[in-house]
Amino acid sequence: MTLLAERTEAGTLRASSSGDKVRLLGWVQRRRDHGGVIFVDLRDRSGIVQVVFNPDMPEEAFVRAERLRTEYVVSVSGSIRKRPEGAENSNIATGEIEVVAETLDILNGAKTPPFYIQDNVDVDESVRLKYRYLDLRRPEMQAVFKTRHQITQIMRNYFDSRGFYEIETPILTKSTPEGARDYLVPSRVHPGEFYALPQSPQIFKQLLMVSGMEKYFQIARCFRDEDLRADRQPEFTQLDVEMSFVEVEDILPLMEEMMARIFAETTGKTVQTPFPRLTFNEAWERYGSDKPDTRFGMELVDVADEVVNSGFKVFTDILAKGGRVKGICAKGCATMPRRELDGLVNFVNTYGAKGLAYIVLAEEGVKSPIAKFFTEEELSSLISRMRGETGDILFFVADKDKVVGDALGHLRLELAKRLNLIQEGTLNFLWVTEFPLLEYDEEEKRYVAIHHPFTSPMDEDLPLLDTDPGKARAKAYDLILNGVELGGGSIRIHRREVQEKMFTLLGLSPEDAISKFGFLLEGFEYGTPPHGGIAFGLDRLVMLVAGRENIRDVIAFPKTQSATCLLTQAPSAVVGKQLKELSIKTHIIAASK
RNA sequence: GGAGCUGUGGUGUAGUGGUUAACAUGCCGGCCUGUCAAGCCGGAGACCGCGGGUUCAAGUCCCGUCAGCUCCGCCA
Repeated sequence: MTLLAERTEAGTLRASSSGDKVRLLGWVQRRRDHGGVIFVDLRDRSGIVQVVFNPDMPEEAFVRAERLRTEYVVSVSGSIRKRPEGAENSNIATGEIEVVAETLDILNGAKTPPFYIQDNVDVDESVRLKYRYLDLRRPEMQAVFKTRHQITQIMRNYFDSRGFYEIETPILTKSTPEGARDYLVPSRVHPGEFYALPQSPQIFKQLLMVSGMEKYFQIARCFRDEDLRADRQPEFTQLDVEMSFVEVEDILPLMEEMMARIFAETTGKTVQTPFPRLTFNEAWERYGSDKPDTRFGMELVDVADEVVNSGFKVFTDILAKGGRVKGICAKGCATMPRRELDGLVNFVNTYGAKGLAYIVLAEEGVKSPIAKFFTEEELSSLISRMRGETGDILFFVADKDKVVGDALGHLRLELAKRLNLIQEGTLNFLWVTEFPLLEYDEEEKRYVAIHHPFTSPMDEDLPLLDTDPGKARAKAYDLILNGVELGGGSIRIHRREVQEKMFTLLGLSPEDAISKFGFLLEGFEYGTPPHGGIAFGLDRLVMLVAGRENIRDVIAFPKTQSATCLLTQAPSAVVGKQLKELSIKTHIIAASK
């Protein structure tokens, strides 16, 4: 029998198997040498068990046990026995028993690791990333990747049982305009030409609908060469789905059930379906966000009609110029120190707000730098509109619509964090629907697609494309969980004349459209079914299921914020021969100061 | 492209401009037969991220730079 064939997992051992002979394979978590008896905590993927080495065992094995050090890889045979009375350890699952060693083989030694292989390790993340293989040995990291595996398995089973095909699409593909910056791969065979890594399988999955695959999914790697954030990596994974002959009402329930299943089978939590829905417009007005966190209130309140006739010129001027004045009511914040208030002013500055007005409803009366601009009646009317009570602070931002929403939306989240308003464990799913189709880009002096250029307008808004394209809404939807955008999708355009109109609006001439998307447009002419789909950020989903705050924690070998890999030192220079084969000469243009 | 925070033995931290840079843990050696963060004794281990500057004197002050993190811009 092979070692592996006779092996028992350490973490599974219980008192019920006392007396059994076992073979353990794993790593030395810790050694406690009492001179006579030696205790070794042996760790494998399943957990930890205490192994006892006694001087009365064969001398050869005991001598080896004295040589053991942290992270040595060992094979131990022995028998399970209940621990002596009083020596049980309730902190570990196997704490009622121990394994009395009979033989010990050191399969491999190990250098002392730079940090403890245990949970909640207090070590700089860059050290963890450099020694990622050790970091991943830690039980909490093992648990994350078990969860990640379970989630993808559930997805595969779910779609398989509903008749979806899992189909792979190219990694080496064509650079297309619109969207994020592409990662490029030089072609050796075609000097001076480049492949692009896919930002998503978008075009291919639509072509698969033209191909008559009808139901497709893929757990697909995507690449975007943009700056990183705590929830953004340059390469990430999407659950990508596309279906033919669908409408919005086919897709959303399908995804709701999948989410419910994922949470039920991984965390045991029940997810209520169907999920609530908000239109984009409502989300923006009430939460200042297209991905509102609905786990707490503190909604934005439009106070334009309360202040429009006041003597406060800052507000009235902005309203006269077509801007907005909105506020939020922070419950119980009246005792917030002045310094913290000033900090919040700086906070909203980040989002373009030039100021943050506030009214403190203190026990001793209203305190506010702006109160003097309002009459007694105006002030009390404003306070009651905001549902302000003694002990609260009212915050106001006046600016362009975009700035007001951004600033107050983020302030709302920041205050919720500081005031601890979010109950742990809550799962608030939310669909945001009826996104605008287009957005006018001041810099490029043209419309750009909010979702992507293949998103279908809502039927009733089709005429708007000719009259007021910025007002047209799309058959697009995003799934939000606890204020995190998990994914989004749309029903696609499948009629050529609509697609052409869309390209025109995006400033693409018919010639441009053909040179950039010709293969797709041509494909669409051969009998394209109505189709639509959705894509989810798998990494973000795993983050939320596993309760992690950082996307790097759910990716086995992630990149740093500057898109490097501390483990492999990628990216790196290559030898001249490689460049020559690619017909590439590098010429580093110094960053301008 | 911009803003902020951090950088001191392997790891985590302390360190009014002034001796030999301190503590914990880990590591090495010794003692020790019921520990589980074992214990006790001893030892090794740092040119304070890097480069300038100010000063009689810099881990400490100034400038620059690099790295990590968080955020803005960016991310259909």
